[in-house]
Amino acid sequence: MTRQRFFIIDAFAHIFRAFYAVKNIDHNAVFGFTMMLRKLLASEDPEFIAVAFDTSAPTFRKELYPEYKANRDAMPESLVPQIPIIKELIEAFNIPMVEAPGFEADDIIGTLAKRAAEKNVQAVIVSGDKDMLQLVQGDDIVMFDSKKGVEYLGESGIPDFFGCKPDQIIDLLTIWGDSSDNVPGVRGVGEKGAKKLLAEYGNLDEIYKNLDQIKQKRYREGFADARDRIELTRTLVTIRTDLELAFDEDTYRRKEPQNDDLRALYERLNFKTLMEQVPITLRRCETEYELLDNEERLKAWLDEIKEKAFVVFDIETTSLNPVDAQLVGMALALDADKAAYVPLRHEGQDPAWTERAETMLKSMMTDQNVTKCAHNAKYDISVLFNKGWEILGRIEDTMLMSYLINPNDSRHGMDDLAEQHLHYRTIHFEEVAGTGKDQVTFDKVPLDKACQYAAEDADITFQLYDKLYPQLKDLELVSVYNVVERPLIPVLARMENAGVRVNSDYLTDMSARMEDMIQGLEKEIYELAGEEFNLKSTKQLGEILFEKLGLSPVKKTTKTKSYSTDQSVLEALAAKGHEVPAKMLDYRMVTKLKSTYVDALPDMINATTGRVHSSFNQFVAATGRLSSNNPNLQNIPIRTEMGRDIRAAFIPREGWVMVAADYSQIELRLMAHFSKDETLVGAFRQGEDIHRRTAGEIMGVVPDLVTDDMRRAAKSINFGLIYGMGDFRLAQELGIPRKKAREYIETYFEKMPKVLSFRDEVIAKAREAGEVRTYFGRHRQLPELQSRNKNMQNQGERLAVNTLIQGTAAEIIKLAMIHLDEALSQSDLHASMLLQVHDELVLECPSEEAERVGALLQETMENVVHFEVPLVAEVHTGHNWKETK
DNA sequence: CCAACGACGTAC
DNA sequence: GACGTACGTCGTTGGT
Repeated sequence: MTRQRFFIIDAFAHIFRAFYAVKNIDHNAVFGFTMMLRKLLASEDPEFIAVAFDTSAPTFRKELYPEYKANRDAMPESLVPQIPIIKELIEAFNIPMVEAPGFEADDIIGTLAKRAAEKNVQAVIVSGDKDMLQLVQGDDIVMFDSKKGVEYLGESGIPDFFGCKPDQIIDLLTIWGDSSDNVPGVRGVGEKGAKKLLAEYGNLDEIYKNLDQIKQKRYREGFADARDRIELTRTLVTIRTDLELAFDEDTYRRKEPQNDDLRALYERLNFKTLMEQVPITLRRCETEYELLDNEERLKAWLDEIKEKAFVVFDIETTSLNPVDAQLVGMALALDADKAAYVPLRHEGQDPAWTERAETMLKSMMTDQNVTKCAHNAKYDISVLFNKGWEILGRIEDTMLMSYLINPNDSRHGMDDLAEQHLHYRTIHFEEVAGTGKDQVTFDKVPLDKACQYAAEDADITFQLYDKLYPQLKDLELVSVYNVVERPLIPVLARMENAGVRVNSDYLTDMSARMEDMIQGLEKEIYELAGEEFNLKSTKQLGEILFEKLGLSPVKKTTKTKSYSTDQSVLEALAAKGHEVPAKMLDYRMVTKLKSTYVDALPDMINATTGRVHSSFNQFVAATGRLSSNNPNLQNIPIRTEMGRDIRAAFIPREGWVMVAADYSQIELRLMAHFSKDETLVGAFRQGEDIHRRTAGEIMGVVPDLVTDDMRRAAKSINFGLIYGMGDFRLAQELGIPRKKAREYIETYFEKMPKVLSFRDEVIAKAREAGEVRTYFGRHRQLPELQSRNKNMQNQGERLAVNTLIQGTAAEIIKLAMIHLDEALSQSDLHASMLLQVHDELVLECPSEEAERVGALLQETMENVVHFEVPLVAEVHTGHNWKETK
């Protein structure tokens, strides 16, 4: 086993180095010092450690020699306030700091090193100062330059620096003097001379004894001249090793950092990346929660809930999928650390109890006057809706709060939030239910474990509510929470529960036909390529195309720098008449449609309901859009004929029809509203074809003379506008020279100047606030605008504009959904909302209601808000989704 | 053997 | 480097 090591760090040497090395940030020396320290701790993992500081008190050297260090400049102004922070930092790292008034850090280091070596601990001096080499002693005391990393400097390395033996260093330094410390040496004797004389005579005393033998007059005179002060110089350059300092193992043993203090410090200093790397000391559950397994205790709780008109709840079930989930139990919380669990269907429970307890819980959950709070309430109420419980009263959701507070974050799960906000490690589901093959459903979990797990979740949800709601208020997000997001929860729950009917036979038939096409294409491509390969491997395809067939590569992939074979590349190659890329385009389309949709959808049909129940996620998109998964029903094909046919597989229930409506050009209309540009506003008010009108403006012709190509170009510009497209991309898209694309964009802004000034204003405001706000008050932080990287900043600018437009459009359709849900429930209609695809709502209803539902749908969508330009929703009815166009 | 990642492609 | 928001499939890679 190697010896234990004691790292002694020269504080100011590293502070100055950090100060000059790190640029462009506040607290640069603190940052640089922190990085050095972290690196050292991580890579060297020392057993003992200390940081040595100089003090401002006059040192014995100054007393002996008033000119000592008199030539030093004052500490740079911006460094001065960083020193106490660095001391705080070292304290947070739990590393002892050593000061010795009257002495310098070097003397502390010298003394501690010697003491440690005496106790058979290797002393490692962390410093770049070569003067320190006088302290080096065999393997007992070595030097370590943190800048160079792992390089140790022991006795054997010394000749490389000084060209002399270790015990000659002090005399060598004496002869040289130290100009940076204002210590005079022997005048006229330089590096070469000093080394030569020491090699010849052994040490300084011998040199003086034999002074008259020295041939060079210059040297003789120099030494004679320095004779009176040479001892003083020797004292000044000699590092002391005799301070009253002991090497005490307990004092200098490395300890765990005070991570909470470190975090607080990093937070204060805005060291974000460092902060993320500090492990949080997490609290664990210490509360014993109440098991409510008899009527009296349950009643006592329900009475208190009724009185407070508030409860946090969390249900436990047998499945993450609400359609399949059986209610196993319900946890309740009324205060921090005050939570309980009601077991309902654990194995072996009395069905009579289940019924009595459910009746009591249902009456509470359907009580209009009780506010209910849950984490991801959509799941809980979906399950309860499926049991026929009409959940009433206000519903709060801590997951929703977290999302609104930081929509850029992807982690809003309770376990994550508990760690983040409460420094608390929750019992994870896997810990009570097992993992992988061994995982059991919650009804098999023993009651005591189930109680602690479930009640803790309710408890934590309560504590998160306490923490997050005030933040929601401070950030002025309560309005968007109450008006848009919170009321949407039950709407989405109903939509997911409804699901959509899918014609499985139709897809099976389609799949077989596609398989034939794929086989044919495969064969053709193999023949053209002269060999068989995996057509689905971009790597293999790239090698075939660009190595074997010798086609010239168009571009490389971003990360792996391999040949790109994406659609645009294949199209470019196909346009030159190459057959393999042309066939590959067909192959790609058919296999994509088949594997992603045609084959996947029938597998997603729920066995119980016979329908597909996609999730509509409210917490994913940073702009406020919904997202859909399992399956994603928001990217069902429409653009190609073959793709569009897939939509015919989505059918209404027997005797019903599909009714769908989509907003026409909602994002461009928002652009018109926000910018108030007369041309854009006018065009929408007149009900003109917006792309035709734009083309007319840009190309300078009357709308009637706009060709299809001109309209296509204008359409690209209109969409690009919303995304912040540049001339490069537009040129690529339209196949025109970049210069021409640039002209188009310039003319666009000349003709519609207010669109440009709107853009500039949004960006300026976002830069000022560090975030962008949508019409209904949702925010999105834009750290990109703070970046020193120009590309990042440009991206931040695009995000600002796009988030305002896309986010507001998302809010409008969310409101339409809320209003429609309300209107339908107030009516005698039987329609249900099935899908939302960003600007489109799809419903099903009995055939005879189609007209009324369509009218209600249109009316609702068009009147969510009244803006500068009308919102237009186009309604279509059909026997399947494909027909609703 | 599986998880993470990259490339690609579908939607608005 | 150049256009925003998502999700799913497949192949590859790299660690267990």
